[in-house]
Amino acid sequence: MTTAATEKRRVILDAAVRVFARQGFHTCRVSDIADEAGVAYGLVYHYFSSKEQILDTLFLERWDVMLQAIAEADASGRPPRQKLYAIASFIIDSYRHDPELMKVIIVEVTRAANTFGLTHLEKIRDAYAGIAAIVARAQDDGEFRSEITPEFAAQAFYGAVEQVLTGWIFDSVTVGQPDLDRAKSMIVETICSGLERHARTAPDESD
Amino acid sequence: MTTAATEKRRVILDAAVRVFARQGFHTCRVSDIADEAGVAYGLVYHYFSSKEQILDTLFLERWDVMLQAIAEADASGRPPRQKLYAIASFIIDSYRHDPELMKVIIVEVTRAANTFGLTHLEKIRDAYAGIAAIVARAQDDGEFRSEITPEFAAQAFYGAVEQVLTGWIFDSVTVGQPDLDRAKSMIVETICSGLERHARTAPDESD
DNA sequence: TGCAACACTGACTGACCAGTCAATCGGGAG
DNA sequence: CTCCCGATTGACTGGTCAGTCAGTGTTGCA
Repeated sequence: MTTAATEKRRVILDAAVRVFARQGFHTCRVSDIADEAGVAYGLVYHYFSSKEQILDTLFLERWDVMLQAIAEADASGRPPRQKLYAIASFIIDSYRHDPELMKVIIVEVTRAANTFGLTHLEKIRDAYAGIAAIVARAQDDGEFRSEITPEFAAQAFYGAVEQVLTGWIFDSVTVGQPDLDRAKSMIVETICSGLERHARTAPDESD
Repeated sequence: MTTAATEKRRVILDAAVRVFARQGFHTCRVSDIADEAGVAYGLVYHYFSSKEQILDTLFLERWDVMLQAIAEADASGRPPRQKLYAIASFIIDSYRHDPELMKVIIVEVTRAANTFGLTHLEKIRDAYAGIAAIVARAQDDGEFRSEITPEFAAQAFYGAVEQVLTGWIFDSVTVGQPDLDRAKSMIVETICSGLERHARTAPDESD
């Protein structure tokens, strides 16, 4: 079953990631994917019913893992700041592990919601909803203040993460592990400090 | 000179906004724009050298106004929170004034940076740089803490604004003035509280 | 050894569409 | 009234490409 046969499917998917990342979904040809994968043109249509379905598959594969990561973060009994850190970590580590795939997902699906993402709007909203749920619970527990709606907080958090990734994607600078770690901290630090109740006195005040 | 003749150019641009917003840049045909504008196909090429140049024009027209708004906010001697509020206000008011144009700019240019936005990457970066400058100055003045780099702060701020707009764009719910105002406050409140030094214990200061 | 059943090939087609261009219109100057 | 030139028209062309399909290789089972 999962022999050389089915693995061709994987080869095509991986080739598609590289081609989509390099040329963009709209600009590339199906023959580019076939060439990159080293298979005949027709084989692509043996495994996938259309060019779009390839992108579809790539997105769903990864997004479902992310939804799971969000759910796990929520389920863990840890403080909200750590939950959000886990999510930021997951997304940024996904980028480190496969920047091309993340580029495709962000540029061609998440942000290209017009043409393509409308199909996946539901899934994308699920992610926001998961993050919002974490915020809502933190508010109930009195750890986050309630002036900011959970839905908005989720958008701000996810927007910040995505914007940072987008910066890396297009600035075409190679980012190292320290950059990734620093980004995680700064995202969580900024957003969570913005969401937490300000009751606690500052660590320092004098200049 | 700015008579009926040159105004046809405007008519075509306005039609293009509607068509791009409805169908997307890649999916629409030049003939769709001509039809929407009520002019002959060929006239589009009398005023513009290509389909892309139309999008180009729309983006630059608006983006330059925004860069100016950012520069003005920076130049005003007001506290950083108010500067950022002015910028968030400008962007959100732009959306209220012409949602279709903002949709086109965000979806087809800013976020579609792969295919198209690379041309405008410089301009887009200018906006981040302007916001970062405001943050940097606030840090020098001791109003914002220095743990967060200005570049990151700018990304988080702009990312939050764009994500909120994107939500409106695709949720296809009509947003009223109160929603817009609430969004402005929440963006500035979240991000600025995250950036400010935590010295103050005050639970309230303005409504 | 034979024969399904499936993997794989790549030339071909039909549709689509950006951009061209030769022809017509219209209005102002002489 | 005539000439000129820019505005305007829309049929046409050349190229592109997603998806099809008829055929060839390969595997594994009886």
